[in-house]
Amino acid sequence: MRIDPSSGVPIYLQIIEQVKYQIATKVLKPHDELPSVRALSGQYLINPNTVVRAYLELERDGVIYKKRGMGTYVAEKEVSMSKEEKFEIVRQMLDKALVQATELGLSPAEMQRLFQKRLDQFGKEESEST
Amino acid sequence: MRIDPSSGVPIYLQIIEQVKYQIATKVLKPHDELPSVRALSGQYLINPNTVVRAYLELERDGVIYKKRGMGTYVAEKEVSMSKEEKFEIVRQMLDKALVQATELGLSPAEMQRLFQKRLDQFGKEESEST
DNA sequence: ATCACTGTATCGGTATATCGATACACTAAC
DNA sequence: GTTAGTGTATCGATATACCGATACAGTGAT
Repeated sequence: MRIDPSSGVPIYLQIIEQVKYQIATKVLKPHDELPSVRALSGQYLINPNTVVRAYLELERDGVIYKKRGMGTYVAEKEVSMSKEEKFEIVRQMLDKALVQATELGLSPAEMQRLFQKRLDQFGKEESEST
Repeated sequence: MRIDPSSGVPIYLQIIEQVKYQIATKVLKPHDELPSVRALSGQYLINPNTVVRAYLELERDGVIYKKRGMGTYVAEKEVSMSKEEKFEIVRQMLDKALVQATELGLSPAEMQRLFQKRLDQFGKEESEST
């Protein structure tokens, strides 16, 4: 995990994004154990509370689950939401990216290529580190 | 323009997004005039300062330009940034959307379709209202 | 019971985000 | 120069975002 307290982005958000990213790219799989609150806070010299906050939000989102005294684990995700609702969420995020891309003067073809490249990264198991 | 002060998202951000979106989708073209500070603040019963703030950020980004006593206009965008830097920005935003989509359990094929649909919207002139 | 590890709860401090009230200054038309 | 429209500047109130110090509580091995 890469956390940079001086990056401007809130630390707890960085943790959340990292975890989500690792799950999405299959680096972390359901029921895998996450670093403990103290382990993370110690490793990056941040406050335990900050880690707690990140884990709390992730739990609220159903991304992870916790067992007191035991540890924190990756959840087996199943979202209770209609397909249409899911689409709407992703649609908005894609739009944001497209607005930005247009603003930067990228051509539709370039956007297309970029998207394709990233999508491929998500499809395959990223076990390049294994 | 659709502004909702009670939506949770900061008003000035909504304004910024709306303007950017309208430019990206060609509803607003370079040198078009934007609503005046008072017009916007009056229409949605928000503080002039809030509009000012939005316009200020848009100007900083080079999206619009202002003439004192005259009005506010859409800029002729040219971004001084390398292709690689531009790609990196968009890449990160696409990744965010893809992480979210994966989290929601969407299949790569679905992501693909969704993206294609949105990209098409940006390509063509959205003069459906004209 | 003790230990060493988990997550939890409560408190507080500081910065900043967000929005508003109000007065100022420029520009063009008359 | 007055008017009616632009954007500008200054000040302040309030909420909350973010992070930290510290003590509490559950779990399993010894």
